Formats: sequence, structure tokens, C-alpha cells
Amino acid sequence: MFCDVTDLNPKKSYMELQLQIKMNEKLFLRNPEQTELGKKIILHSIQLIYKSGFESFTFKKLAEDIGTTEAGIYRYFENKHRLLIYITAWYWSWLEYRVTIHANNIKDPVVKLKRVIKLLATVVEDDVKTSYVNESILHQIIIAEGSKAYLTRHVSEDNKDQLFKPYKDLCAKISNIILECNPKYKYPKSLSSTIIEMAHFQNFFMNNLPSLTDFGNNKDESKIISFLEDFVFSSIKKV
Amino acid sequence: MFCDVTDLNPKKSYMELQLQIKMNEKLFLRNPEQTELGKKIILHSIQLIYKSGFESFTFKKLAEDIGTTEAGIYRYFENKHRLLIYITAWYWSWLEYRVTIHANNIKDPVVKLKRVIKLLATVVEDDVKTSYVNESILHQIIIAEGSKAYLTRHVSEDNKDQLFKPYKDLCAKISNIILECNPKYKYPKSLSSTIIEMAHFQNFFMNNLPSLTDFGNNKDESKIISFLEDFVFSSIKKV
DNA sequence: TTATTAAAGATAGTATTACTATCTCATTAA
DNA sequence: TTAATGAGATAGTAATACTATCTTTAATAA
Repeated sequence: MFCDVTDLNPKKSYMELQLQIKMNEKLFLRNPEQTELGKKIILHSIQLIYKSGFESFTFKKLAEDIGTTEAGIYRYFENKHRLLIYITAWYWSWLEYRVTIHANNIKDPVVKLKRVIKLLATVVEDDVKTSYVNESILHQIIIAEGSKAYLTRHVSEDNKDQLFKPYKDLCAKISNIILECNPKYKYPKSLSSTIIEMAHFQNFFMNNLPSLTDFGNNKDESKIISFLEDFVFSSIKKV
Repeated sequence: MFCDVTDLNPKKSYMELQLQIKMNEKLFLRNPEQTELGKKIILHSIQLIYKSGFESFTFKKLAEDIGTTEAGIYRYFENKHRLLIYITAWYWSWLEYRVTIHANNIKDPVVKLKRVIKLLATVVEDDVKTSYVNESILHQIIIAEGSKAYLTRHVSEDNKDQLFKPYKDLCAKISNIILECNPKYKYPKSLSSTIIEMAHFQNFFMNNLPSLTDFGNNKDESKIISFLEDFVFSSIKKV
């Protein structure tokens, strides 16, 4: 299992639940989870990308923000794109973990799929907290920047290094729920990736290019959920 | 109308059909359609982005490729992102033009919508040719780079400048066809943007991250079309 | 206690990128 | 004939995206 709930700080006398997600070693040069600076890199990079976008994000600005040097960041990540892949991979792993704890015990696959759609489309409020990741703004940056992780010339090589495994695992998981709903449905994986992408794109459109949606500019995610449910369950309905 | 078929070269003794698409003036500093260098910029930038991707594309490389200087390119476009927006805007205008000529005369909205889906998902072979744009590789770069045109911090300002109008026009057009099929369908615009995005994303996934689709790595677009038709017509089917 | 190692701070330097500015020259339009 | 336009040529700058090396500090193991 790549999701593991452990107590990272054995010195604490009380038991604090902390989520640790085991990340693919190829994503980094030095594991950011294991050091103070590493955790700061993740925390501050999410904040900086959230504030000014991935394009204007640089390791120099990040270093200044943290109070360290550029060279220090480069010890952890080859370049800013790798850091973006790391962050997105973390996000997808975390989302699969949430799907596991919030939907695994649900018997009815239709109810389960509805719960998953809600998890995908809803900005998180409170969840199991990790110490060094702000999940709420993370969700926002994945919406705006997430696709850039794989929309590159080197997708295929990155894919061979398993960098997108968390995304593919989540897609496979949702795909299986779809098949539970209707074992004869012909496009479970494509429908799954469509749900995942559209949960984010429709949100981005709603907030930035509202005429591409039917939701106005009202920041109301419930309508996105209704739209997703509508087309998902129309598609997989048995005839 | 933003689509206008005219003969650009009045000196030619025979009538050669050439497509000219009127572009928003804010997209460029100097209109690339009106000069030789301008046309070369468009032609070569598409080729270069196709070859090595938008990230590694620079005005310097473009200038070398064309045989001009960096400063020359900057007279036409503020920066490479504006050039990308120009190219995508051109693509969406061209696609709407194709939808107009290939689907406008179709009476049955269902047949019409199927035709549109096919136009969206199929790599073009032969069409009305423009002198300075290779539409076939253009389609490929829009699949891989198109989203980057709007996935930025300055979407909203760019949107105010109407830079995404061709995309939104196409979306509106498809949305209207959806409403012709079923006037009571609640999410015509979101379904329309979903079709447009997925026609490209499923293609990208099929070729680069095939496990996110049900199409294998077989480059067979007909399966994408079947998937799109399946979920579109399930969604808009009257109950 | 000392030796060893890992993390990280400090500093320097380079190639490339993303521009801006200016000057010249050829063609064309008034 | 003059003015305007397109475009080539050259130069220069600030920022970006790194790489290298050296020192200090803190933890740990012998």
C-alpha cells in the first residue's frame, strides 16, 4: 500500500494522526519528507505557486521565501517541473487515500461513485492534516497547474519512471467502481479520466472563463457535481 | 462573420481558394498575416513547437530557423505565450469554420453533432489549405499545448481582451447544436467544453498515458469518437 | 570522546532566456 | 522626392536555470 498512517514524531506523548504518503524515489534527489528544509520546500512552493502561478515561480524566489539558498533547493529537486510533478503526485495519492477512507466501506457502487465525484470536485475543508501541506490551496493549484505536469515532451519517459502512477492508480480505482455499477460499460477508464479532468477543468472554467460552463461565476461547486453525476450516470446506465 | 474566404494574392491569374481568418488585433503587435516574415513566424513556430514542445521553444531558435533575428520576431509578438494564444485562437477559428462548412447544412441535429464530434477528434487530412499554416501538425500541437494558452495567472485579463473568443464561440456553437437535440438538457455549455477538451485529452492520453483510456496505444481515433458519442448522446437523451 | 557523515549555509560563476534599444537599408506609397 | 514601412544587424541587460565548491553545523556511531 502506498498510503500509510503513522506517527512521524514518536517523541510526542499523545497520539497525533499524521498522514504520510510514500513517494516514488525518482521524483526527487533528496527526500523532502525527511528533513526540515525539505518540508519547507513543499510547503512554500505550494504557497508561491498558488500566489503567482507556476510560470513565474522560480527556485530563487522559493529560496528567498524560505530563507535558504537556490543551491539548497537544487539538492532536493532537479528543476521546478520535477517539483510540480512531485506536488501533483502527492495530491493524487492523497486523493486516493481520501477515496479509500471515505468510500471503501460503501456497499452500493452508485452511492460510492457519487461520493467519489464529490471528493473530486469539492474544495477540501477539513481532513486528516499533514504537517507540511496545505491541502486546500493545493487543490486550487492542481486545478490550474496540474495538467502541466504531464503536458510535456518528456511525458513518456516520465511515465516510464512511474511518475504518474498515483494519477493512474486513482483513475483505475474509479474505473473499477464504474464497472461495479455496470460491468458491461465499455469505456470505464476513459470515463474515469474524463471525470477527474472535468472535475478540475469545469471548476477552472467556472472561475475564469464562465461562458464555457452553465454555472455562472458563482463558485458553487454543487452544480459541477450535478453536471458530473448527470453525465456519468447517463453514460453507465444499463439499457 | 470572422471567417472570410478571399483571394489573398490578386496578382494570380487563376482563382486559388485561400482561407483567411480575421484575428483579434490584441493578439499581436504587428499582423503576421500581412507580411512575409509574419507568415514565416506562424509557419515555423508551429513546426518548432511540434518538434520540441512549447517549453523549449524560444524566439531565438525561431529566428534562427526562419533566418531572421530575435528582434524581428518581437515586432510581431510580445512574447512566446502571446504567440501560443494566437496559434490556438487561429486553430479554434479554423475549426469553427470547418464546422460551419461541414455541418451547417445538416438538418438532423443528432447527425450534425456526430459530424462535429468527428471534426473535433479526427486528425485532418485534406481541407481548404491556407498558405502558411500546416493544419495537420497544428492539430497535434493544440492537443499537447493548447490548454497552456489559458492555464495562466492572467487568464482573466486575457479573456477581457477577448483572446479566447474563438474557443468560446466554438463552444457556444456546439452548445446550440446540443440544445437542438434536446432543448431541455441542463448543461449544454459544460457538455460542449467537455467534448472539446476530451476530444484532445483522450487523444493525448491514448498516445502518451494509454492506461488512462480504453483505447490502448493504437492511435485509432475512431474509438475516441465512439466514446465521445456514447457519453454525449447518453447525456442528452430525452427521458 | 572523537571521528564520520549528512544537512545546509555561503559564495561564485556560467549559459541561456527574455527581452529592449538603436541604427541602417531597401521598397513602396504619396 | 519624401516619408513611411518592413526588416536586417548589432549591442546590451536583467533574470533564469542551473553547477561547483567550500565551510559550518548537527547528529550519530565507534
